[in-house]
Amino acid sequence: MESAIERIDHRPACATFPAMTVRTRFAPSPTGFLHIGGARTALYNWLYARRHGGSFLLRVEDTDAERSTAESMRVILDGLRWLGLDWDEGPGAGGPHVPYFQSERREIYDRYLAKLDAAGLVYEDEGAIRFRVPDKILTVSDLVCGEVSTNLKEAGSRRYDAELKREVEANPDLVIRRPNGGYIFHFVNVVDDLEMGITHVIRGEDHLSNTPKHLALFGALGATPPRFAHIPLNLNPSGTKMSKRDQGALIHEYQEGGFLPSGVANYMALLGWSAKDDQEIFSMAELVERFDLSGVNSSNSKFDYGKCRWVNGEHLKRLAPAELAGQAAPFLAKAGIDPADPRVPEALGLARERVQTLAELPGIIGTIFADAATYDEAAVAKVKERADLPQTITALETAFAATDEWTAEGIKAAVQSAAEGLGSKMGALMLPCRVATTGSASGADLAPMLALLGKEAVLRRLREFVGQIS
RNA sequence: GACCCGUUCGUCUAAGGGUUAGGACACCGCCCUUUCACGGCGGUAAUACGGGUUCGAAUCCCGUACGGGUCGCCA
Repeated sequence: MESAIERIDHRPACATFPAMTVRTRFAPSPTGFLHIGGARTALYNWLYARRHGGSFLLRVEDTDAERSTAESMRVILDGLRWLGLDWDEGPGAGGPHVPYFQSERREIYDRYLAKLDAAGLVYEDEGAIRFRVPDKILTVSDLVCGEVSTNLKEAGSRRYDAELKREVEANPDLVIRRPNGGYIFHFVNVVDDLEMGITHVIRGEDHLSNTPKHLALFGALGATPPRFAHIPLNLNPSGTKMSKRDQGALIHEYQEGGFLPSGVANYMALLGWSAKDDQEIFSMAELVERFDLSGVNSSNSKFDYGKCRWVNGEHLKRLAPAELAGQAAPFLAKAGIDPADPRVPEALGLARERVQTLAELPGIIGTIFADAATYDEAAVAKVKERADLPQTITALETAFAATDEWTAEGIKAAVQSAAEGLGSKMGALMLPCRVATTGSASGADLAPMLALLGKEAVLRRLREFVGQIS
């Protein structure tokens, strides 16, 4: 029998490093919103750490004072918390490597720069500090992409000038500190990963080409670099980079749009990772259990909002009733429905199977809590085509008025008897009844809806409807 | 432009030399339902192209095309 262990793989199994405690990090730059790409990177890092019993840290890369804002920081942290991606070290959590804001870690960078200086590896250039890149081939052993080799001295000696549209001579040595003293991403990123003992750097594939620079810096500092895993990018449906404008690009919009954190995380996990079997719906706990870098594929994916909604709908169906009520409350309140109304639990039970987001819930059950029905023009026009509409409504009204047991069963029986009186079938009465009482041609199971609506309200609406059509 | 990475149904993906190339979303049809849905069943639909290697290639190699990324005193 073939054993998986015998397979040759450049991706090490976790058992290869029994003694190593995994430490991953998410290092956002607070210059905008929490983007789906960043959130997915955070998710993969979080899952990998949780899967392997390690630590997940949050480090804020705010070295660009011009662009970093407190508001952006708040939005990003809120987004991560909403998704349930808790961090063991970082803002609000503290940790052995405080501060976790790069803007507050100057002394540390100064110290590392001094090391490079002592080794003669940096020099000043018009006020900036440059790091001498080595003239040798550097090879990244990427956990997803395999081996990638580059010689920075060669590759960096030419630069593409976008305006001239051709290559020009360039200094291959990396600027690591600005003339104003501010440090540059590549340097602080490496220093902090080293200082904070990061073992696995999981990041977007857009950083693959930067990695040799980081390898050079780790080498110059005499350090062993972490393992790298570059994950494929998520593109928009047109196949280009996702922008804030694209539907589904910003995490806070999911929250506002009635998505569940677990649903969004599930869909993000699926874009670029597969459990290798047919399972597609995973709880957070299952993701932690199943996620691994070996299941990450290497090609970019296009974001499919429709499938994201479907995944969310599946999570909605699996929610316990009490939990659904809790999650739905803000969306009900926003639509003017009191979440504490005793009819809410049953109403949610009628609506839950037919929505994909919490935000769609009021649209299905709102009529139960409204003073009057809001009539949909197309629906009314559809039933008005029937010549016997007035008689039908009258028959329904009479049958309902005579019903003492105002339950779904009693209501069905009343419709049945009205149908018999008219010499037609119950099915033929359902649509007029639905439109007259709820205003819409579609919606949840009608009889239980009417039971919740109440006898008086139903009779009133039937009378109002007669006024509408005459 | 140079360098790097990639390419299986429209989309997300499975298949690690031998499968009628599997699943999911979307779409279409049928069934169920005296309403609306859910659900169930079925269907359309893919290995970018060209060369190798091999008895045999989606799978390994080379080339081409296409897509993405990088080439900042942004991260």
